[in-house]
Amino acid sequence: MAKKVGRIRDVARETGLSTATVSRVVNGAKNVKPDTREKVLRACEMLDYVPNPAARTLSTNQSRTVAAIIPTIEHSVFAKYIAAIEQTLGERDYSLLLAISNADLEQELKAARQLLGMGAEAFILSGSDHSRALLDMFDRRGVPYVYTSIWEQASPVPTIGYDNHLLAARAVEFLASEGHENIAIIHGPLHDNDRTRARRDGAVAAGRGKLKLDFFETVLSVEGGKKAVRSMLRGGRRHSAILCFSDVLALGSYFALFEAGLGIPQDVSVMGFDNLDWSAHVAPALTTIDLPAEQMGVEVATQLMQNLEMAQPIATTLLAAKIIKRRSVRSL
Amino acid sequence: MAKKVGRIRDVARETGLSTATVSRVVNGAKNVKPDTREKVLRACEMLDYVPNPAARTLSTNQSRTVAAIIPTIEHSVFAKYIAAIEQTLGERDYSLLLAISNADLEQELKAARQLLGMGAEAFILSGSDHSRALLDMFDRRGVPYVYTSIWEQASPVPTIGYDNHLLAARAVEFLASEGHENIAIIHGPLHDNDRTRARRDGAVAAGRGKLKLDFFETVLSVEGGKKAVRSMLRGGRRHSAILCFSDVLALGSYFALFEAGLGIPQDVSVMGFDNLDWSAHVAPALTTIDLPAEQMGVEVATQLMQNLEMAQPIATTLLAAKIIKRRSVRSL
DNA sequence: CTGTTAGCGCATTCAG
DNA sequence: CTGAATGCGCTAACAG
Repeated sequence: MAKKVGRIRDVARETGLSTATVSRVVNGAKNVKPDTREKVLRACEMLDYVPNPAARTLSTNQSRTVAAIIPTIEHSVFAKYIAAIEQTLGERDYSLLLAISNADLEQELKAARQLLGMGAEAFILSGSDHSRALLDMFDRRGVPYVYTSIWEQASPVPTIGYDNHLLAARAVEFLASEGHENIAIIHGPLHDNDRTRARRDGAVAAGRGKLKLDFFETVLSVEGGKKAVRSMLRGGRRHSAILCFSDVLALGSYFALFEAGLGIPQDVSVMGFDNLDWSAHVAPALTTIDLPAEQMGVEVATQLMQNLEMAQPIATTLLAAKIIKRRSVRSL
Repeated sequence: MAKKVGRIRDVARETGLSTATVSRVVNGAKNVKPDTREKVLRACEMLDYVPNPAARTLSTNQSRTVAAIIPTIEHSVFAKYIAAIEQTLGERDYSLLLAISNADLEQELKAARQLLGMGAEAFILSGSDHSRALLDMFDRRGVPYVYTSIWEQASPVPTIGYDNHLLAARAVEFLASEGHENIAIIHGPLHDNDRTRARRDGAVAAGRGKLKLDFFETVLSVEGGKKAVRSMLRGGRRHSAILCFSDVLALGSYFALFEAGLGIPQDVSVMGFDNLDWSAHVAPALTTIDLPAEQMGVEVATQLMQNLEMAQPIATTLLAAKIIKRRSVRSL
């Protein structure tokens, strides 16, 4: 129910100029006499004039809006990532349209349809697991999109993220290099998350033939981590280290271990994934893999804007992630 | 760089009808012959037609977009809240435009300007601390807005949330009823957060004349909580309980206490605020105040949509929040 | 440097 | 029940 607000023609009338000139001033065209510009600007101020976005979009066919569909916004590395996207877009006057899919392909499709209907010009998706219908829709319309949180050299769709397979393998190798040969790996649901699957595969590959790896699938939460460790412990104290595919799970592991009277890392080593802001501050400080969430947000937003404005192709880019060694893992 | 996609007139031509009729069908007007409707729908499908949002907005003056500006999205109760808003809006085909202000009035104003420029029809703000310029802008344009996470009966602007003052007082009273007379209160920055200030005031009011309350201001993070407890402990073991104005701070307190070799709740009781999803799963389980984040999101989204569509005034509403008693507080 | 003129794609009168 | 005509507010040629 927006009130009537100054329009371009009001400014034109007020200044005795044409709407074209006002438009030029407002859009920063340089071919305007300084005096004129001044006058227009003053009138805009006075009339509280702000260009109507719909009219502008209709006329230019550009909405300066990017959509991101994420599986969840809760307790995770996504928050930082989204914040980075929003800030980066904002710097160049783009806006972020956000939707949450709950890792459900149907919901994702529905959300995308709606966001497209809101004028989103480009899409940021998570992982590579999406419905054919969704991609077809984007392709038919020529809407650019990127997969994030993953890195797939060979993907036909550009990916901006890290190599989950490799990172998990590195984590396992690191643990092995510290003398751990019997490792419990705790992770979230596999069926709806290709990143988790890639990590598991990477771990398996790294351990093959050398290590004894046991996998525990659980809900991606502190509670889930706790339960997984409890069930691990029920199986006997066979593991010298626990690798969690999320710091959140690692936190749950900490508490399960505390409750069981086991010391970290004296009795069991624990390693995480994410490097959430608190992971350096739990006791003992958590050894984890630092995922470049923020950098990923900046990168994806930047590339999308460049694609939109200069038709520059989106480049698949691998972001560095490294192991942060802290105190929760000990050498055997 | 969206590809040319079917327009209303293409559908009209295809079906041999007028654009007006197509528009009627697409918008679900009932005065259309079933046969005609069928034919149009088929053509829409075939031509992959989706109404151009900008044109529609320009014509109807409604964008079906609501904006939310939040101070931060990280580690907090905000994630759940945002998710609830998004889902609720989505159910009625509204979209969420999100911006992050970093609790900075200038950034907030800039973001609002931009969101308004993107066509946001209503605004969701956090707390009651906003720049005059921002509110003037909304008022001049007749854009509805709500303050959330707070409840102020007397506020001229509608508020939807909980009573921070009262809740903090309740928390202090609860601790007192368990025999605690010497309480440390840990909270985030006061200068940029009116909700924190309200909680502090509530605590002070509840403790006046009866209790010994010491306040520790710190950064709102696990690390902040840790540091606050460390400085509290440096002052001698005077406090029997710690009240944190956020579960995140409570988690930091846990670790600081663990490191100091102090048991919870044997040596010190700890109470939080938020009831984040993990707070039931730390050890010992955290006694805290359950803030209705999700309900708040649903409520604010619903009311805003009703205001937009039926000019229904936004009602200030108080959401219930209650103390969740778990194991981190003991009776003296 | 500035004004005139066309649309952008759709919803909506008003006729019929 | 359907169509023709109009305008939403702005930008983009094209003149001048």
